[in-house]
Amino acid sequence: MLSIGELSRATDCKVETIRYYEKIGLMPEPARSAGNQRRYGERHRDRLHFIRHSRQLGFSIEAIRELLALSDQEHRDCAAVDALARRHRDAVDDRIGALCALRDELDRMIKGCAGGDVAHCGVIEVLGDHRLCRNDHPLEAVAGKQ
Amino acid sequence: MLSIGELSRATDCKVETIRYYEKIGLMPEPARSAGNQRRYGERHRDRLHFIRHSRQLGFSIEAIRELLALSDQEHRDCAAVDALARRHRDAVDDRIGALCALRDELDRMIKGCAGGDVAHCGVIEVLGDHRLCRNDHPLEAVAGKQ
DNA sequence: TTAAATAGCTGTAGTCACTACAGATAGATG
DNA sequence: CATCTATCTGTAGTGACTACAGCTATTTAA
Repeated sequence: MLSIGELSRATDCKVETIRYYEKIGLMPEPARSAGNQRRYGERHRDRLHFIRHSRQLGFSIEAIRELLALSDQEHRDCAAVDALARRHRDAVDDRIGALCALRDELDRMIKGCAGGDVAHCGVIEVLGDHRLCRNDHPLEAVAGKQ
Repeated sequence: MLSIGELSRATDCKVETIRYYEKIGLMPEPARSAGNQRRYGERHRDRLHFIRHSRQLGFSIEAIRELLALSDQEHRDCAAVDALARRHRDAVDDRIGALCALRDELDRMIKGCAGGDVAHCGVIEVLGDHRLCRNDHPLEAVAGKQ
C-alpha cells in the first residue's frame, strides 16, 4: 500500500494534484489508514499514470474522463477512442499552424525595427496598428482552448 | 467622445474586457457623463488598440504593461522593447517545437492502433504506459504559460 | 519512550485573462 | 411618457492546478 507521497513520487504527480483529481472524481477515493491517511494500490497507480500521461499529451480533463470510461468497456470497439485521439491531434495541428503564423509576424515586426528612439521603434508601431500586419491572428487559435 | 459600447465596436474588444482592463490598471479611468457612464477619447482608443493587438500576438498582460511603460518614454533607446519582443518570439518558437513533437507522438499512437476491441487498443495502451513513447513531453511546454 | 522531524489532513483562496450574470440606472427613440 | 437598449457595480465562474493555514499522523533518532 502506498501513501499519497509514495504515489506522488511513483507517478511524478504532486500530492495536491492527486487530491484534486480525487475531488473532481477523476481518481476514486482510496482506502484510509487508522489515522485517516490515504492508502493506494496498484490500480490507483496505473490509473494515475494513465491520467498524467494523457495530460502530458495535452488531453483535457474532460477528454481523459471519456477515455477512461471507454477503456473500462473492454469489449467495445475502440473506434470512439481513435476518434477522440484524432480530433485532439487535429486541434494540436491547428494550433501549430496558428503559432507559426504568429512567429512569422513577430519576426517581421522585430526585423522591421531599425533601433534608436522608442518614438521611432518599429515594434511599438506595429503593436499599435494592426494594419501593419500581414495576417489576421485571432486570439483563440493562439491561446488554444482544449 | 465614445461610449463604452462605441469603443468596444471600434476596437473589437468586449465591453466587459474594457472594464476589466480598467480594473487591473491597464486602461486609465476615463471621464464620466452626468449619469456616470464612461466617455472615451482618441487616446483611449489608441491605447486599447495597442493592448488588443499585443494580446492577439500572444503577449501577456504583464508584458503589455512593460511595453506600454517603455513606449511612453519616447526618448529612450528601444533596445528593451526589442528584447521583450525577441524573448516572446523565442518562447513561441519553443512552444511550436513542443507541439510538433506532441503531434508526432499522437500520430504514432493513432497509427499504432489496429482497431478492434478496446482491450487491445493501441491508443489506450500508449496512454497507460509512457515507456511506449519516443519522446519526453513535459506538460509545461505544451500548455505554454506566457 | 519520547521528542523532533517529516508527512499528511481539510478547506479556502489564488493563478490567468477574461466571461457571465443579476439587479439596478441612464440614455435614446417612438 | 413609455419603452427599449445601453451601461452601471459587484460577484462568481472558467481550467487545471498551486499555495497556504492550522491541524493531526507517522516515522526516525536519541
